[in-house]
Amino acid sequence: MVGRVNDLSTAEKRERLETLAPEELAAIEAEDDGDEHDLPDLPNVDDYDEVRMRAAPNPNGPWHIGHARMPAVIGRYKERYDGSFVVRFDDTDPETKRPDLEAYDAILEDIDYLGFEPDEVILASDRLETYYEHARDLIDAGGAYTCSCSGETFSELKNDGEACPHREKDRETTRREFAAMVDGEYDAGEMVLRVRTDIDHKNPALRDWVAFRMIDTPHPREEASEYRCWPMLDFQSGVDDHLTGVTHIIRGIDLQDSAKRQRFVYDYFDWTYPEVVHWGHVQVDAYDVQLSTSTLKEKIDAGDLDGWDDPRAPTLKSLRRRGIRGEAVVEALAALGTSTSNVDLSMSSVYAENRELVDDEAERYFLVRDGEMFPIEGGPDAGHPPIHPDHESRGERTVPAADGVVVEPEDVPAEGDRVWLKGYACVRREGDSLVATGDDIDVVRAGDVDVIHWAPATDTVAVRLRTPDGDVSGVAEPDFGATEDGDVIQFERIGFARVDDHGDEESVAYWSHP
RNA sequence: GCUCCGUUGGUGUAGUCCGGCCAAUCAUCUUGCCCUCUCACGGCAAGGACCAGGGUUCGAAUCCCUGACGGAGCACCA
Repeated sequence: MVGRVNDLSTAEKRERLETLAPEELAAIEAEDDGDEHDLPDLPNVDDYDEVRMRAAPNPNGPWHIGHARMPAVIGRYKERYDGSFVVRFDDTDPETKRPDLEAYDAILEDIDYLGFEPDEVILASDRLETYYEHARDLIDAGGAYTCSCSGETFSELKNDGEACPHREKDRETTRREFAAMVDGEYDAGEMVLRVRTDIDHKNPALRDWVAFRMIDTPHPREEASEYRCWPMLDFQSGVDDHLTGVTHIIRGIDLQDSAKRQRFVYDYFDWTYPEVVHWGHVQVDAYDVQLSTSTLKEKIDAGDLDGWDDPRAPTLKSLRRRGIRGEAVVEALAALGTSTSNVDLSMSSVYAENRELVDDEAERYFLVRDGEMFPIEGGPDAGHPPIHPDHESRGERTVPAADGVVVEPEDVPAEGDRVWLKGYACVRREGDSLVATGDDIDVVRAGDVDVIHWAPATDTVAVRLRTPDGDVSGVAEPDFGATEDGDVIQFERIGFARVDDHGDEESVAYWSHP
């Protein structure tokens, strides 16, 4: 009895259980849902009416896998706490981190692919007036001063814990000079607005940091192209977090000092700083290409990659085209947790998650790479392997064999050896032919004969399988031609793949994973 | 140089706050077996870790100290 139950597929077991004991099923599934104990609880959740988080991407290109960590994690927390999150594009550097106008939508698409919908989307470059207002308030509160020191000069003073002469100028002068900054009356480098923190704070990183600077290069967004006085991340982000009601900030360890810097501003305004979680950097194995948007952009421009969705690229667009569901990416990334140490994401865990999602649906087909042709002697005209081994009801395929077959070089039997052509019959190698032996399937069960996949010698579908390691050519059985673009299927003994396009010359499929 | 932070099997993670139930969890991974007309799915089993050394304690992965290793910041980048 137990053996019979074990023979059933998961889906079948579920169906049986549904008829036998619906309550039990509900209990089991509820348990499954509650099984997502990957992420630690957010701190002090009870202190807030609603948990509100934000993703603050710099729109400089489509996302790589590592970028997905933020939406994956805050999306999960949103679900857990019935909270919300805002996507805020921190596009306040028109020059060195110049925004890519196409990246805004590309990033929102990537978030959609992952299965999350932001509750709000805002652009920092729309909010300059807001930042200016707060800067003026900060000046009035004595919390900022304009400074015309060169970066080097100030740095030296700062490292010695010494104030620069501008620190003690009166507020009226600062007000006037800041107004001139906003009006664009200075060139880049001539004047900045500094936050007055603690000039001999033991951590040099926190001493009187820059809040606004002049940038001559116009912002690529037309709406923001007239501004020359731009806030630095720590000021802009700090003000926005408060104004948008963010209760929990999650960010990288590279911004460990940000909270400490921003607290000075918060103190001037008498605001309460949100909860902060810092996490380490993510690396992804299995890719030769570096995980960096700028590196990817260079590779694409140089023609080393076909585009952002090249299967060799570690981007979300690539994974998507390969038929990997956003949900699988989210699962794998959420499982990394939020520790402050750097972590490695292994693609095998993404693959494992995805396999679980697609295996039950994926139809099976044969693809033969670098096939060697053999005439068949004495067998039936066609083989009929099932469309899915766990679901007989889905029917079977028809793979013609009358005109001969092709098999992969590694599978070619030695002279006199037998091999079982899956869904067809047992054959023996006799010279350049494969001769049907009439053996029963028992020879396979006994372990005497290997089962291999195969394709007809004629009337096949030419396939280019695109993989992270490059393209592979082969021929697929005729029924493969009837699949739809976008279907995720399994090439038996090769791996899962997403049907990309059935062209006139050849069909293109993207390899997903084993 | 100054200032922060971290270190549990190949990978990730639980446990560390409030020492004993931890000869350390779960997943992935690898290997073997079973199932199977796929090297998929499923089942079973095995493998593999508390950075090091001191200290406190009846008892330490958990507390303290020292060291090693790793990471981050000290930008008119984000």
